[in-house]
Amino acid sequence: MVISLPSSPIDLLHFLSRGNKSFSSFSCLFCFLFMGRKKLTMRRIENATSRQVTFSKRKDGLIKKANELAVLCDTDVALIMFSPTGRLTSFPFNGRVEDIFLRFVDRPDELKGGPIWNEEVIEVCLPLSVSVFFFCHHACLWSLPVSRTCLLPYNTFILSFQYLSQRLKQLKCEGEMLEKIAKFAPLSLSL
Amino acid sequence: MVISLPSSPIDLLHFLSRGNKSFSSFSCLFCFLFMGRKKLTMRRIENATSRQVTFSKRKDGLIKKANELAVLCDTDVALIMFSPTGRLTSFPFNGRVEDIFLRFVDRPDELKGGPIWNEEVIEVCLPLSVSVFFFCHHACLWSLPVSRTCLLPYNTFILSFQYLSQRLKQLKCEGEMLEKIAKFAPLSLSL
DNA sequence: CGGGCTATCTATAACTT
DNA sequence: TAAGTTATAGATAGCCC
Repeated sequence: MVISLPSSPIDLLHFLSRGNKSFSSFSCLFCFLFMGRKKLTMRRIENATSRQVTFSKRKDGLIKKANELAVLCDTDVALIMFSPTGRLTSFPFNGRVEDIFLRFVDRPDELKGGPIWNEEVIEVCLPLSVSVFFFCHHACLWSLPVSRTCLLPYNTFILSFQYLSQRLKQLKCEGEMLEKIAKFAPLSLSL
Repeated sequence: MVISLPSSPIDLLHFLSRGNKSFSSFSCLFCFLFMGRKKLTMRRIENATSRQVTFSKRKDGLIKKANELAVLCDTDVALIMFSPTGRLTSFPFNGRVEDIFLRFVDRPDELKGGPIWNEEVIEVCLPLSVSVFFFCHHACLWSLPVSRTCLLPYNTFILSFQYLSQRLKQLKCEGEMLEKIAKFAPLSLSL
């Protein structure tokens, strides 16, 4: 077959995109160029090695994207990931995850489950000045005297609560203890 | 110019990639096809509208990526984002962010800043069974009796600490108070 | 097993409506 | 102005070493 060939890439493009029969149109060529290596189905990768490799690559990609979002849009983004083997990676890397998470838990509309105490409980606890934790869902707790979400695992909460109930009556030397605590506290409070 | 044109896309590709002078090689054509619309420089987008639009799109992309990572690699991934206008988006959407964050703060190697109390403080506080918070950085606190990171803002911490120091001596009716607290606690603890 | 390659797939900036 | 389109930039699966 001998035909007149366009003399520039632009002309070639026009030539192809006009749907020349020889190539069954530009889109055919395009399809050919972009025939897929393989598209992953969106489910757990069964092969452990592949899973780890994919995690490693995609983790980096995700961090890059998160960083770009934060920079371009001047926003707060936090990212926490656990590898298939349980290793932790977070973004940002310098500890600001806590700050951003704090903003997260600090949102009233994000306090899931609603309030689980009432006026009377607050009245009891506030003068007591003891931090009392209330369990909600599997890890999310509210604490008093602050109406704020705290995070403790269920076991720890139970332990704390039992401590509180079993030992509170032994508190006869609080003043002395407080002085000791204050000595180690990283703040110069006028106790 | 009249030349012999390849009769299939594959042949065309070979023809072009062999570096035919007329097109100054396949890569030239490729360059032409992929000439950039525009590449963003990685810094804050100054136009507020563009910034918001970009946030919106990239936020969705990031969530998609995070979800893919979680599904493909069977892992825990949490994501917290604040839009330029301060609106919150998180992933996963159902509250498991807290769980994953708990795993994050629960890692000893992630407790930044190092321990700020010693054996004596623990000895003092444990029998006291009061949750004592230690401030570190601007929002990250350690608490006792659990060696675990808790999150409270600075002001709240100061308030709690002052309460603790000023009022602890008034705790004469702990038993009664505890009973009241227990009555409202969402757990059936044998106090 | 981490780093590089590249064919291919995916996300998205600019544009359109 | 939000949703859809397209051209392009960017991410990554499979492979090699």
